[in-house]
Amino acid sequence: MPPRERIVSTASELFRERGIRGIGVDAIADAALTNKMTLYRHFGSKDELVCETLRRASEKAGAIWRDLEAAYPGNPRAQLDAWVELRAQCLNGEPAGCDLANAAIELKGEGHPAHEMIERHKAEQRDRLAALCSAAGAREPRLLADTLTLLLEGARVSRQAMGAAGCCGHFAKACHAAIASFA
Amino acid sequence: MPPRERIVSTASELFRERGIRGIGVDAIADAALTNKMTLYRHFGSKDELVCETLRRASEKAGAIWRDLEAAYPGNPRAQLDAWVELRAQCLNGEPAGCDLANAAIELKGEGHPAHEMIERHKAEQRDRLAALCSAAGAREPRLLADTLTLLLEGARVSRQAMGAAGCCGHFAKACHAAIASFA
DNA sequence: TACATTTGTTACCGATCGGTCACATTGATG
DNA sequence: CATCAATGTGACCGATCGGTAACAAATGTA
Repeated sequence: MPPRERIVSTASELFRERGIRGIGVDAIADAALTNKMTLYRHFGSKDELVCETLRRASEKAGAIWRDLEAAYPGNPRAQLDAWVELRAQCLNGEPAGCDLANAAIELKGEGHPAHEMIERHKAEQRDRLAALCSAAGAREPRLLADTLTLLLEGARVSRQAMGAAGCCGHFAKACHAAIASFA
Repeated sequence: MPPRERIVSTASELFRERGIRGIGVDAIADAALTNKMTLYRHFGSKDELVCETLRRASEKAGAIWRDLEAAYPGNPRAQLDAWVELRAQCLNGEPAGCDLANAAIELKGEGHPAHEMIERHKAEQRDRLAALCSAAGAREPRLLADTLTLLLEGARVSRQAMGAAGCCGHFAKACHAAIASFA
């Protein structure tokens, strides 16, 4: 694994565990079994490294739509239910929530270059979910998509603020109830 | 206004605007029209100051329940609707979201003393809302309360990640739909 | 007026931050 | 073997971080 890959994947982990502002470039380079100089030769600044980690997180999150289509081809209704289950699984497996949303909160008020990417990513996820709701025949697809988005986003932040025993445990039930009421 | 009050209110604003880790004690004391020495005489550390600002934020958030009871005494159903409207108003007026939840995200992984208070505050809000849903005669009050909590938490974080034009604009509609389906 | 408490001022501390320098070392390719 | 690009090393930079010491000024109160 080349140093560049090690740096960005290590940085992703550390940002997730300690926060972007909670970890320094020295510690990142150290944990990536390399040094600060090599880090700065690949990424001109810490901000660039942050953007790269978020870009990868966004890409990985985008894979869910391909997986859903592959699992239930041409069956948007089943894909919508699978979306809920898949997101509920992620909630348990990734207690740190959404890296993009967390970054938006952590980097507020400094015009960080990541903000544009975060906004674009969130808008894309929103649109994709709305398209899926529409294809699934929901009465008000955009309202249902936004409802599900709010539930997901709320579950991710609630897990960080209240722990696994918090209200995020009702995420899947709340989603299914919302989907049912919009059928 | 005594220096202590100025410090804590100024710190609240600055933490909200730039993030807890994004502002230093020097800048806080400066903006509060005092100095660092006075700040440290009232608060032994920055962490203590952070805890105090969050304690006040939690107190202020607790006032909503008294307001709701005062506005619609003995009418929990009306209080529930008013809760939605009041929270929707806050969404527009406070684009920085929930200080407590933001702090939980920003201070992750360092065992910060604020974490306990955050968890307690969130659990209390959740329980109060559940009690209101129960009094309003909802079929599954805890599930409805958690649904509304997820919607609110999601709307607050979405506003920071996607802006006012994001899916937080559907918060009130989503809440009313949820309440109706649990009637 | 005399006293005690609270503030303000200034300089300072060690640590860490993001970022850069010159130079040594490695590794692959011709 | 020679070359050249990529990596490693360690010292270093100015700035800022949270936090403190010593002393002066203000404030209220008896």
